[in-house]
Parts: sequence; C-alpha cells; structure tokens
Amino acid sequence: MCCNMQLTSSPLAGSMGAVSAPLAPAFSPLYQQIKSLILNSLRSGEWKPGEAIPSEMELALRFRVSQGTVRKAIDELAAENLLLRRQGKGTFVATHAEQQVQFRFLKLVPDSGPPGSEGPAQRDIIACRRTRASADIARALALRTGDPVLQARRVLSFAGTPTILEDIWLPAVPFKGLTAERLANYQGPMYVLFETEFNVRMVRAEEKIRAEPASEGREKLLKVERGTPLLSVERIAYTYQDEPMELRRGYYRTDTHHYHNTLG
Amino acid sequence: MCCNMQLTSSPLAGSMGAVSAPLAPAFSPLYQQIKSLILNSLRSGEWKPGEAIPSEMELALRFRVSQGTVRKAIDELAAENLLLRRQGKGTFVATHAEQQVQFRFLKLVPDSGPPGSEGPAQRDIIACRRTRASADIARALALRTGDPVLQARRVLSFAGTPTILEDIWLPAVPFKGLTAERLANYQGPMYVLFETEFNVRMVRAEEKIRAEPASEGREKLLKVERGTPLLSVERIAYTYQDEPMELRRGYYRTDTHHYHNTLG
DNA sequence: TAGTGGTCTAGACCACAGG
DNA sequence: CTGTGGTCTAGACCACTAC
Repeated sequence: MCCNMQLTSSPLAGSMGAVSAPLAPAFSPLYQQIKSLILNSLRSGEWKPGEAIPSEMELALRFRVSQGTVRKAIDELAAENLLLRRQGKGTFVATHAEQQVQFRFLKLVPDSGPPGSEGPAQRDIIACRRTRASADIARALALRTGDPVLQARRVLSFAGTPTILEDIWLPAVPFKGLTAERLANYQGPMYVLFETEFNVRMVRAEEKIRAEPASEGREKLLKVERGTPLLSVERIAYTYQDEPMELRRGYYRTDTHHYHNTLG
Repeated sequence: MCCNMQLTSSPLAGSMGAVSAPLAPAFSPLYQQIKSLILNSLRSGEWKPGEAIPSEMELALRFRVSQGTVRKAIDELAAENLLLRRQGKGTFVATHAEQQVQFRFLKLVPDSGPPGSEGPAQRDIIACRRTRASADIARALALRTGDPVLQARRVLSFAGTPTILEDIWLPAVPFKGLTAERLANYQGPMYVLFETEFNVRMVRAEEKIRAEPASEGREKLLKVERGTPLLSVERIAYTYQDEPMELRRGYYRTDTHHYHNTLG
C-alpha cells in the first residue's frame, strides 16, 4: 500500500536512525499510527465532544487503509473512553455530560443506594482567585513556580449535608477567561464546563488517598467536629497526551458515604 | 458453518422460546460463546495458572470456528487479565505470582518511590480460627448465617513498620484443608496460595474506603495513638463467574503510605 | 526452521437506527 | 430502504521465540 511508507515515516522516523538504542519500538503497527492521527484530530478539536466522527469507511478512504485497520484503532480509543460507539448511529467523541461518565471521576457514593440516588449535588463556590503557583502546585501541573494559576474552593453537599470540600488549581493560560462568576453560576459538573468552553477534556486522573483529621477550618465548612477523620484525596487530572491540567485537594466525609473502587 | 447452530443453541436456547421478554439478549456473537467455553475450561481447571493454553489454531479447530473468532474471544479475556499473551510463545493463564499483578490488588504504596520499593512485606498471622458466619459476613460471602467460615487476622509490615491490619473471612468449603500453620508458614501473597493450593483464583474485587479513628485495640497492633485516622478498606473479592470468595476488613496507616488509584 | 501471536486486507453478511 | 457499526471468514504476511 502506498501510504504505508508515508505513515511509518512520520511518527517514528526521528527516533529511528538516532543511536544504537535497541530498546526503541522500531516498529509501529499501522493501526497505532491511525490511532495517533485520530487522536490528533480529537486534540485539535476537529471533532467536538458529543459530535459524531466520520464513519469507518470514510476514515479508511481518508487514511488509505482498510476498514478493519481503522476499526482496530477506534476499538482502542473506545476502550480508553475517548470515543463512544453506537451501533447503527456512528462513533461519537466521548463527553463528561453523559450520566455514566460522571461517576468514573466521582468515586464517593452513598452508603445505601446507587450512585446519585441522593439527588443532584449542590455545588457552592466559596472562593475563587487568580494567584501564582507555589513550588508544589507548579510541580503537579508541570508549570514553573510563580506561573499564573486559578484557584477555587468549593463545597459539595448531598441532601443538604456538606460532604466534600475541594481546593482546585488550574493553569491560567488554557483556562483564559474563566472567572469566579462563571464558575459560581454554572450548576453542573465542572468537567463539562471545561470541555464545552475551553476545549479541555479530562481523560485520566491519578488520586492519592489518605486519612487525615479535620483541621484548619475544614471542620467548620464540613460541619464536623475538629479532629474527625476525613478522606484526603489529591487528584491530578490529565488531558489527551498526558498533560496535567488540574490539581484537586479534596476532603471527604465518610460517615454517610464511602469511596468505592473496583480492582481487577 | 455447521456448528454455528450447535453453539448458538447451547447457552441461550433455554431463554429464547420462553416468554415475551424482549429485554433478553436474543443474540450472542460467536466469539462470546467461544469466550464462555474458554472461561469454562479455566474455571474447571483444565489449564492451570501459569500454564499455556492451546494455540489459537488448535482452539479454532476444536471449536470449529475461524482463528479470528478465537482471537477476539482471547482478546477480551486478556483485556480482563484472565489470560496473558506472549508473542512467539503462546497464551498463558494469568497468575497472581507475577510481580505486576500484585499491585493490582494492593493499592497502598510508599509516599516516595515506586510500589514495592520498601522491600518485601513482612506478613504476620496473629490469629486464625474456624468459626460461623454472622449475618453481615454471610451476606458479603453469599452464604447463610451460621455457615462455617475461616477467619484470620494478620499484620503487614514494611521496613519494620506495621502498616496494615487485616481481618479476613473465607468460606470454609472451598478452602477445605487450610489451617493456621499453613497460612502462617506461607511467606508470599495469599492469592498465590489460594490459586495453587485450592484452585481459587481471585479475578476482581470491590473496595469500600472510609476514614476511621484507630480504636478497639487496633492502635496497639499498628503502633499508633488511639484515635489516629486510619484508612478503613473493606474488600470483597470474586472468582470467575462473580462468586464472592473472600471478605477483608483492613486498616491502613497513611503516614508513610497512601492509597493510589487511577481514574479514567 | 517451525510455531506462536500480531497485523492487514477484502468481502460477505448481520443487527440496529432512522428516514 | 440506506447507512452505520458489529461479526465472521480466509488468506497472506510480519515479528518474536525457541530449537
């Protein structure tokens, strides 16, 4: 096939003729290269969240490969929750607006009943300001110390009970134009706002969880006794290409809820 | 193809002609049926953990389908970590003995350094007895109240520091012959013992995590002050077919370690 | 050199959604 | 009815491992 050479030469050629690094992949299947091309289109915003991407046949013609190769590329992207296949309708860019997706990132569920059974969460922004990154914030977001960042603090309440207190840091540049009112007025998942307004889609996140006593005023905001054990959850969220785009430090009450996780 | 009918008739035929239940799947792809057949062989112990299963071509001949169909079935089982593909060598039954697998089930990692960098864990069984299931234990293990169970308590220490205290309940029947000495003498991951000695392979687990103060003697075993916040981790582990086979209630110190989780 | 899994293709047909 | 994704097949060739 003609473009086999074209494709093979683009993503990996640079690292090929370098030095004697026998550990380099030195071989990239066609479908992986197609996957990268699709990923680039997603990243650039050619297809927006919620929209349908071209059909498998169209993509096959566009990339000059067989439909099966495109299929395998899309299969992997769907397995990573970046695309969503719907038989008979098409393949769509995944979005945080879908109900199911919400609970891939919010793991705190009520002790009784399924996730979300306590009704919609109440979100209260209690602070929001523009500041500069301290050393540890900068490291987490792959910035330099002193780079401008947005910082917000909010409380999530379920059935009237304050349950989650979160401090959130965002790099100022990609979120240019995000204001306190904008955040405060938006009632809905934050990641939906991010992807619709700033073309920043959170794809993956890492969390570090500890048990810590309530202190430093957090006990008041969560309405618990000082010293009450809380779940401390630090999250770094990444967009396509593993770029860190958000740091969260959350404190969860676990008297009526628990953090749910599936292993395997 | 001849056996298309054979296969289609076996797993689903019963529920087909029943009543007007339009919610039933009413259609099962061939590769899903092959997947079930392979799963049955795994479950029955036809191929033991660590062993190679027959090659794709052999399985294709055995099931009278094309190699591609077998491949797709194996693909899914490999994605679920039940099988392990090794190019040029074959496909193997996954085992808990592999280094990488250990940390799919133990999510507590040191604050600095990669998982396992503190050296091997020291495992001390401090109690082990045969007893009868209370109501909540029975519910978790899908048993009846009063059914015989094995209960063990152990402490895991890293670099000499007691870090995890766990109570473990197992249904007595599948673990017939498991004694206190057997457990105490075995130095290694418990799930390895289970799969090699009892043909019980843990495939999936659900965890509920809370923050709780140290009490009821746990503070002594973990050598922390009474009231110190601990991570409370309740785990139910499942074998093939989603049968619950183990209940664990663990308490984790999070002063030098944290629970690590990936979302996405 | 032989055997394994991995890739790629081409074509036929099925299931599902919507005009 | 058409177009979409989903399944299944058959065959060719590639990459890796072991003997």
